[in-house]
Amino acid sequence: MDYTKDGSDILLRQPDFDLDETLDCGQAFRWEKTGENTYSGAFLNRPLTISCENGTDLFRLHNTTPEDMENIWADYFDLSVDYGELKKRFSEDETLSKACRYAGGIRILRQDRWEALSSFIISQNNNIPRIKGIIGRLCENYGGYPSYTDMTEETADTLGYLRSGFRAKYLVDAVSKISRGEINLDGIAKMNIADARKALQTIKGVGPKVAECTLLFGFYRTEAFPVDVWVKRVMEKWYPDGLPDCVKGVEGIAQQYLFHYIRTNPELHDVNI
DNA sequence: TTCCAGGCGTATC
DNA sequence: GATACGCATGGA
Repeated sequence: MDYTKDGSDILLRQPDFDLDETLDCGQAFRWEKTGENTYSGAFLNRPLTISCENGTDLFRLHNTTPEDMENIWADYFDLSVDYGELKKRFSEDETLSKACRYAGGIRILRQDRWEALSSFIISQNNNIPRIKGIIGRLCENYGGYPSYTDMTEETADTLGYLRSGFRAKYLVDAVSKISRGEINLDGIAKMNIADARKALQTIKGVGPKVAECTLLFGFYRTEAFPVDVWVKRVMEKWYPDGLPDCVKGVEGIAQQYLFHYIRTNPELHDVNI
């Protein structure tokens, strides 16, 4: 990791990292673009403003310390993983190769487990701007992203201000199962992927897709492969016989390139051929 | 007005 | 196990 201290900021040199592509690609929902090359957001309740020095691989993490850089942000931004190497691996496959060239600065964010689980419960049959709105209202109400402990008194009625529709009762069930110990997030972290999937899906409102997103973004299980309406189109269009071998073990990372590629590229919205 | 969105629960076969 | 349908909300 290549960084230096600059006054109260940290300057980070980091290839394969684009703020728009990483922070606004539907994996995390509370990063806000606050300037031309600047985003403000948080991991847990530790806020951060990060900006890119105009199209270079130089990033400024405002008002942070080398300790936080080492202990928090390096992990959150997945800086120990060589995405150049991953993209080289993916370039064996024609479609993935294009997706990586289209948006080569995507990284997987290693998010908080509860935030990922609850965020993706909210995400179901929903669109990204509205998901952000609901999560924004939740965080505004709590002064930061609430833990499940913070939410133990909530009911579908008290969550009405979120305007999250039928999803409110699912959040209540998730809070209930976790706070009563029926679901143990630390335990899930240690399970094999099949058991982890099964355990998460005992929560109401958590099916295959939400479980995969929770495992990928909340537990950094890179073999998890979330299939939503967009990735379903990817599979039908380019991978009718399944994923190529070059993604083995990191299916979830490949998924994020493919998801972003098809979702933000209007030319690809024609499903035929 | 109708359709759709990082899906899932339920009923029915 | 597969398939059909309803679901809250809001933007297009």
